[in-house]
Amino acid sequence: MLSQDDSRSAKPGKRATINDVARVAEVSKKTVSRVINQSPFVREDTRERVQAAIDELGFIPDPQARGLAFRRSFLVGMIYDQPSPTYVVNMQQGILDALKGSGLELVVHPCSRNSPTLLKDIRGFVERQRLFGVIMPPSVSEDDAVIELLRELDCPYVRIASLALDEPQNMVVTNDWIGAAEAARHLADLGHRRIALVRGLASFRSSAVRGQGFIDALAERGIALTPEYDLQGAYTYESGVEAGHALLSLPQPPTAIFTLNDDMALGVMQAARERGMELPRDLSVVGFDDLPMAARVWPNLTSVRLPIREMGQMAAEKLLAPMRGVDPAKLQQPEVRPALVVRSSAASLG
Amino acid sequence: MLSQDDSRSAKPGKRATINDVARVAEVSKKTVSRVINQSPFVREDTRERVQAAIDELGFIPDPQARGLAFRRSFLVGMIYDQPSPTYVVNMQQGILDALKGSGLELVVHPCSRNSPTLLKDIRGFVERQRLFGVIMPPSVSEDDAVIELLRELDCPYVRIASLALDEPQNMVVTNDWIGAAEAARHLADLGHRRIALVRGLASFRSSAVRGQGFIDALAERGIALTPEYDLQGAYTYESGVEAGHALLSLPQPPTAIFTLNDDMALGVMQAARERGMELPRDLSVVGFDDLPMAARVWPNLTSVRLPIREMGQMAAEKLLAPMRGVDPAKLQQPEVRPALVVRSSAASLG
DNA sequence: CTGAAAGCGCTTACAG
DNA sequence: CTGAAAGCGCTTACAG
Repeated sequence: MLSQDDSRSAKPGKRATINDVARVAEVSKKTVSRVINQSPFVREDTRERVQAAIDELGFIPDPQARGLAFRRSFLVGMIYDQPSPTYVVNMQQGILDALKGSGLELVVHPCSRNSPTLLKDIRGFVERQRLFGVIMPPSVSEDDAVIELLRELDCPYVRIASLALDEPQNMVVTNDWIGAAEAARHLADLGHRRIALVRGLASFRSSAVRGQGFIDALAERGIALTPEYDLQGAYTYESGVEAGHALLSLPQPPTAIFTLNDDMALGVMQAARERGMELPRDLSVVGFDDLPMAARVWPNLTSVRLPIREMGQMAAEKLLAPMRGVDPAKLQQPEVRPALVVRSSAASLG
Repeated sequence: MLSQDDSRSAKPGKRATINDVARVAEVSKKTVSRVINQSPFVREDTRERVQAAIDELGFIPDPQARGLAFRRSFLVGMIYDQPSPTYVVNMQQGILDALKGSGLELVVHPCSRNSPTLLKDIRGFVERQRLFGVIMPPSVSEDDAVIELLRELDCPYVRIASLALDEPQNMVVTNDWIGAAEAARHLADLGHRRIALVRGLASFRSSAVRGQGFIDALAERGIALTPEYDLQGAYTYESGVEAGHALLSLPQPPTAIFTLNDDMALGVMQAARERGMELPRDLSVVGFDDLPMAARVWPNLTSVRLPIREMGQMAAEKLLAPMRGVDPAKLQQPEVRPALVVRSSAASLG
């Protein structure tokens, strides 16, 4: 009988459980549970004894068992429809930075906003996994139906977007307009006056926000953006090529073009090349995103960088705040500051 | 008393459990469990009755409860040290393609092979989550210590690599040499004879495999790769710039350069530009990876494309095979066929 | 082919 | 501040 107990305390090859810890620390498993969950109702010396047992046994609470009892898993979902791999991977990295040491894991869930099963898919994902929370970058972060669903499912979420669409505890606001304004000032400072804008998809809020930041900053320098210099693109390379040709075939073509992402900037550069122009001599181009290729194309592309990784980290920290006993609305987080990365694709005028 | 039972059968707002299904189908929960797990030991009419109850109640088995009882979760881990975001995201997408409908989810776990805590981190991740399995692209897929650890932890895994490093059920082999050979033939067909090679990091098996495919195909055309045309790069843009300058300052510079990834190809193009060369007139360049930017730079980069998404899908299917009652070693899967995407960065000689 | 009992490793709700 | 009991929603091991 006794030998059976002894063998149980050894448990070769098997992970220690809360029962093992309780036995070694000579407390009930409930007390061990209190220590794990950082309950304040544990006497200091008891806590220390339990902690010592935890350390000795190398005990790690089983997230599945905890999740089952809590009726909530230790999984954070990232739901995204972002087409840019760089954006997605950097944001994943940032979320993982914040999750490190918390015991939470990141489950990825790409989606398509125009899929007829979008809501059904997300519901299945969130409900089945009883997610701890969800983080969404644009544009799915801007989808009212998705947000409504998450509220109905009682699933905590953080939205990343260029506008404050929600309460502070559910938002990371990216201030894209600051970056667009910097781009405008940069081009104006280089002496350009005939400056054009190529917008992204109108269904993305970032397109309006970035566009407005650009227009406002130009206006500060006394430059008005005329309608023929204000084109609608689609955030794709192809739409950049098209917009580039449209702008460069104008009777009075612009000397500089700002596109609301890098893919379109490269499209504009392609169009200029197809027309026999030399860059940046004949045309200055500035993009937005600072993709890795911005530093690799010729001429190197001047572009606005958003701190994507930090944005992911900030979002995850908002999600974790309640668990850490912090009010997420009062969480001190740095402002998201876009920055212009100046390279050689925009040059001074003549 | 009865009314209490009735209210239980309704359970407004709460998810149906296996008990609800058992009650409605008038069987034991064990029989429901057998149906969920596709046990053959269920009479056909019983199965149908249970299935009808499952459908009626919208019952979805709780993965956490199943995982706890199974001592294995329903999470697939992707462990990677791949620096290319496009590669990572495409592979994630492919894994998710295969996981769809299986009830498994994808948990991402970037790592660094030269981190001193690499093995500890992976052990913690796999052990704590009791992962269903793990998928690894290069170069972590080539790490013997990691594989040994996964075996010790009894965690199923699939390795993606350019060489058969493991048993077939644990491998997706990517045949990179085929793509490199195609690049060689393409350049030879364009009339080039002075053709140089810029390799990647020697610690990546792909570098040797791709290099050999290139050399062999050149040899078939009667072209020998001389040592001064065979340079070691590091898979980075900067190393491409450096190799480009080294090759182009040779007394007898090459007329074409094949680099073992796209980042280095763009580096070589940058070097050529810095030397005042015009592309592709003065130099042909071919890359490997077919990153999105390959189609966006000027001139558009000819590059070898690996079906990354399909590779991820194939890997996940190997992991799922046992669950589906298939022998993973005998799983019929298509060969991974790299393909050369011909654009305008490689042109015919003179 | 089917089921009653015990258990996976935790937490909640209730006592004290 | 601490604990014994019951339960989270499933499966295993054992019967029959």
